[in-house]
Amino acid sequence: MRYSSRREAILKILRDTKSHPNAEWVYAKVREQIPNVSLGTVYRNLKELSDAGELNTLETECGSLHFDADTSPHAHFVCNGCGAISDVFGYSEDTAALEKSGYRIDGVKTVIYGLCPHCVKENKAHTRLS
Amino acid sequence: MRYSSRREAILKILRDTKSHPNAEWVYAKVREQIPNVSLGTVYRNLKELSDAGELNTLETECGSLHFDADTSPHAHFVCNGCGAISDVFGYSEDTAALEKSGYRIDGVKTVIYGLCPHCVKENKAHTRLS
DNA sequence: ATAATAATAGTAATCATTACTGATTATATA
DNA sequence: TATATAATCAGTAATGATTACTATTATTAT
Repeated sequence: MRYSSRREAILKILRDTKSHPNAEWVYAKVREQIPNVSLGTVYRNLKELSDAGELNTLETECGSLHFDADTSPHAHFVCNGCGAISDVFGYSEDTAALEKSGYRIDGVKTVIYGLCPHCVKENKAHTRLS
Repeated sequence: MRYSSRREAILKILRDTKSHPNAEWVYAKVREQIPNVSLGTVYRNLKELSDAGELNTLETECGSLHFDADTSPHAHFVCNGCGAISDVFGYSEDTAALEKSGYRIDGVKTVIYGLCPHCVKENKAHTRLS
């Protein structure tokens, strides 16, 4: 992967925010610096950076994919009132601490990704299916 | 919400499977019983049943929304090899047990939904944002 | 039975995302 | 430093999942 001013700008924008934005938001931000950048370029680079492990993707009930440059293990809280997404470190399935801090919890969704025993045996590649 | 043969068929199909299917799969299944059912009807009823708490939705990296009639608290495992989605009960962020069972774990994503302290104070409704 | 209205089939529209294409740009090497 | 080559790009078209619309049909309270 060689240098690209667009990719560098996109990665910097994501490293400079904790708001877990989607592609459209990133696109608007990049356009402040590079007005003629195309939306497709933003999508392509977000995907490449995710594949390279520089970004994590965040699938929520909000319709669009969100991105996070903090790849350390942590969970996320999505506010159904204002839409904000925030980080949750520590044992995130224990929601008691959040509730004590004034949050109201409606539900927790955990998805684990990997290979099942059968596919491990067959030495299957980790192809991301659609 | 009044009786509807389509809604009943959809709910039964989802209660009879543990495969966590998406709308397209449910549509194919319903058509075996009700050949002229429309895809829009399937989508509408899946949403209504989810809103009513009869179904849980499952947002994965797979592109389409998946549905689960088991609304008891549990996590999900998505196999990147064969695409299968399976249930994980117990403390799901502890992946050691899964690895001992022959699974290979690539990552865990946890999303908590609710209201942030600010929106709790403002007594905001739990509007699902897009 | 009938009125009110929720639900439906069929289709069009929307939204997020991806694919394509000819031009541009980074970079290895002569 | 000029040049080759292949990655990247802007712009646009296409895709795929989902939702909206509308005239018709079906449920259910009275």
